Amino acid sequence: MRAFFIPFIQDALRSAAIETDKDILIEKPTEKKFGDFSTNIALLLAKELKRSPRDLAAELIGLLSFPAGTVLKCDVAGPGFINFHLDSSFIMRTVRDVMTEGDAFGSSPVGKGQRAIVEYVSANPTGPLTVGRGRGGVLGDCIANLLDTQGYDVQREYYFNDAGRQMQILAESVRYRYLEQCGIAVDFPETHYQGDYIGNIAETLFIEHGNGLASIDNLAIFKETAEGIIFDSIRKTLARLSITHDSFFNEHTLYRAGEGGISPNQAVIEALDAKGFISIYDSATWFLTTKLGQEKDKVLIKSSGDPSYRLPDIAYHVTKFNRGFSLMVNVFGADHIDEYPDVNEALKILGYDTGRIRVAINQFVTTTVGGQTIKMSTRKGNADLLDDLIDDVGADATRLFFIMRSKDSHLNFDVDLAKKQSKDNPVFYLQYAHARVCSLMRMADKEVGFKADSATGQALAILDSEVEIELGSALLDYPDVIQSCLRFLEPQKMVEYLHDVAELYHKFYHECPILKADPEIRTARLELSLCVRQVLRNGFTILGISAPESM
RNA sequence: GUGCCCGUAGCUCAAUGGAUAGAGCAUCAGCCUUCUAAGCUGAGGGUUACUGGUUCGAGUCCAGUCGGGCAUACCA
Repeated sequence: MRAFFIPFIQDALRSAAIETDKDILIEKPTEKKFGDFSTNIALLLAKELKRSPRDLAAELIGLLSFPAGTVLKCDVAGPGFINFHLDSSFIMRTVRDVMTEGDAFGSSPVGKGQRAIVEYVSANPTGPLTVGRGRGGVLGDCIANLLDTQGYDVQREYYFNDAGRQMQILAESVRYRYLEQCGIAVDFPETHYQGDYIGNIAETLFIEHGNGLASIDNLAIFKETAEGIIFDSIRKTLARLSITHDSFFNEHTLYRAGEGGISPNQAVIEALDAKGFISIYDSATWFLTTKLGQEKDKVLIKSSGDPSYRLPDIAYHVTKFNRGFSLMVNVFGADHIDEYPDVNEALKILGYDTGRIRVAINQFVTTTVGGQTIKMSTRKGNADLLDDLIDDVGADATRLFFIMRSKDSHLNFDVDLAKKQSKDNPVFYLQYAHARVCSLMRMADKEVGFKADSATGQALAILDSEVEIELGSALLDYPDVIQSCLRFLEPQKMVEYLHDVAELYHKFYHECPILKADPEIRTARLELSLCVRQVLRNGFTILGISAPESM
């Protein structure tokens, strides 16, 4: 609906011979008396034009010409806002778009023909997924869903490394537990993985091989078995949250020679070297970030000859450019915050357009159980497992809790609260509104023969009560909310919005008789209910939560 | 020490530089012979951590102070 105003305001600005590159901001005023929408454009332009904002607003209003039956009146208010009062039947006529566009309501073709990659989760297969990982997983999945609606060809990718030091430690950990199974006393190092799952993997090996592996020094079978089992568990856990990936990118492929006989890692070194940003000293290969004003250079190849994580990270991003993505979204946790700037600098030096990369960093999750905060560490094995959480509170609540807070805020996941399968759980409030419409439709079919499938939305325009207009207007905000979520990479705004829609629907349901109303009104109210259901469904699809037909 | 995030109602958190800072939970008072009460209506609750600055206007931007989290690896 906001987009409706833009061309008319642009026309008025042209008529007034005003040129500006300022964004025309359309807002919903906080108070009803200020109209349905407002713009602050006169306030923004007043200074550079050296004019009084109120005069400017008045002049623009004089030049605005909206089609008949849309905007009832415009006024100047406060310091120079222009407030628009809409014809309520215009709002309700437009609500019909929800019905005609259906699942596509809120979609736009802006990303058509463009490929986007969203990288998320990207946990190395060293252990089961923790609660903390879940947040980034759900965030990434929602962002990918949002991009889907905008016509992008979206690829969901999981980047992992199964060849690093941590995997070595994992393999050793399994071996120690396996030796214990064989009845051999071992001194299990504190530095190794303590979790129960290690013992379970060892047991699997013991069942299959008996003592047969006890004297093998090669860790390969321990590593491979562990990786297989753990990756399987990670995928299963993600699947429970409806998180799936189109591709799993193994970091190790960047070490292997490709076309031209050199590895992607080596290609990065050579390209940076050609730009004068590589130096070898202290037996290591360094990225000369001090030339960029940083305090220290960064190691790309360790003195052992192995690349540090930075080098493959850079090479990995080069592959994203080479694979033809025009938009790259990286989702990761706050602990990786220092990793991105170096990658970004390297890519810039190599001539890539880093403006195509957007980074969504989510802050940590702390879990409280019984009022006690649990600190997470995969290594110590005391982490909250994502699977356990899903067992406790269900997939829908898990997803919603992860994204109902801004990614920039620390998330305090109160497991006791989320465990309550009661009205305290915010997911129920949203789903209940959906179930309520479904129930109403069943009743409407039975009582008055109303068929949801053949509803046209033509009756909507006769609705004129305050709550109906407010509800209709809220439904029309949905496309704007998607845009807002994408601008900030913040699906949390969708949760808030859907809450508002549900609240208005409950209020409408309470205030307005539907099945008992006169036939014409009844049809209109049923149609409005259908539109509410459609918007809720579309929103739930983005959030990845289910839309129950009854509760 | 330095960089990033945060500090808003009793608690958990919202709020593109806009008009009287909003929700949920908790507390209190109402509403089911009527389409799902997992709902609705109302009340109380605030010096937006603090001090300055920028401007028509600051919770939001800038500087500083205090407090919390995360990073500051030849781990990923």
